[in-house]
Amino acid sequence: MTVITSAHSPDDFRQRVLLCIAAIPPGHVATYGQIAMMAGHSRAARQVGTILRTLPSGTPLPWHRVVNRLGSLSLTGEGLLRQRRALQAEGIHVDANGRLDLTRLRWQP
DNA sequence: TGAATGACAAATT
DNA sequence: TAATTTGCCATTC
Repeated sequence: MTVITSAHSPDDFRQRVLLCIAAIPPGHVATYGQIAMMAGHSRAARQVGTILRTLPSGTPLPWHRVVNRLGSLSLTGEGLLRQRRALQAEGIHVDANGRLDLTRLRWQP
């Protein structure tokens, strides 16, 4: 029988990240590092971005509510435009530099 | 299997 | 605040 149940496998971390992002309330944002810390790896902020990048199109996950620690969008090209549009649709103002007011919008559970 | 890549963060300058 | 350097680790080649 293949039980395994490695509580710290990369795949498990991925699931935790997805759950944390799904829990971000509309109108608020969280940082990559914040998600990583909630998922159990305070230094895996980069992997959060990697995981989001590998998401299938049409995912119900509010991935646009995840920004970097400066409160700016780390995406480039079309992804940046889509995220900015999705945030504005929730009432979050994003300036021309792709930045928003983290002190006001940061999700604090 | 090993090396390169990257939707980050912290410390330093 | 911005630019550089270093550490981190899942994903890709």
